Amino acid sequence: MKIATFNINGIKARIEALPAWLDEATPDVAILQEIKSVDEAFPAEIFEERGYNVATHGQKSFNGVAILSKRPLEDVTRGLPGDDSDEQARWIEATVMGDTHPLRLCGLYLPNGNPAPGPKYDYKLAWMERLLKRAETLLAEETPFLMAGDYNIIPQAEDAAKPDSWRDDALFRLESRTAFRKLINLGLTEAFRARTQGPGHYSFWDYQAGAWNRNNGIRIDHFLLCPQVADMLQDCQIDMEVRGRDKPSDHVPVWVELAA
DNA sequence: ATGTCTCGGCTCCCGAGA
Repeated sequence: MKIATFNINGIKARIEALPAWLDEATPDVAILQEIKSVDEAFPAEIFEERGYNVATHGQKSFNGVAILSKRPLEDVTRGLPGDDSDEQARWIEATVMGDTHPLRLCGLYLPNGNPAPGPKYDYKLAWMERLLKRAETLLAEETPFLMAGDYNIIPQAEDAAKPDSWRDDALFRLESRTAFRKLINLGLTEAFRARTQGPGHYSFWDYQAGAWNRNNGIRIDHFLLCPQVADMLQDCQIDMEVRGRDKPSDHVPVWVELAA
């Protein structure tokens, strides 16, 4: 089963580029972030006619996550547990049947957190605490799961072309990386780094300052796999060439191939 | 390089967020 994550930066703006990539990459599941659309306005038909089931959790203007799946989506839940007052649409879960086991899919758009320090950064760290608790719960339930999306975290210096310029940024400051490391230390596997070592692998290039042409990128879109799913990992790749196409998102798709 | 893109208000530009 091929599962991709892709921050599309607006479904309306990506109404041609997203289907084009789906037709070519043919993932079984696409976990999307920043749909920037309310659920009623999401153009589900475009994906349904390609054989995808569609589950969205959107809001007006900002954020918003979705799951497209060729296998039926069951037990869809929306919103990250732990704060009923949180109105930002950043989390969606659904179950798909693998060849042998059910697989719980978690799609996330982790808060950016800038400027740091400040209230937006406090919200990011609090959100990551809730994410840690959700991962602990899923591990305790022993249901195979993965968590995929835009983590807005640069895990290590090698994941940025210019790490020094990110030193005090919410995506890279020590507290952010420590919170991400806590997740890993629960026993989760970061899929890309389980397969590929070394610098120069990025999933985001800013629209500004010719970042793409200078390859001034960062790697912030990740898959975290529970132990059972880590055992099924066959491949993990970044479709970086997508960034060079017409009307691109500032992120590119990252995908895993699972023996499931 | 002060370098871009997206969304929405109620639009013929601007602020906010990234």
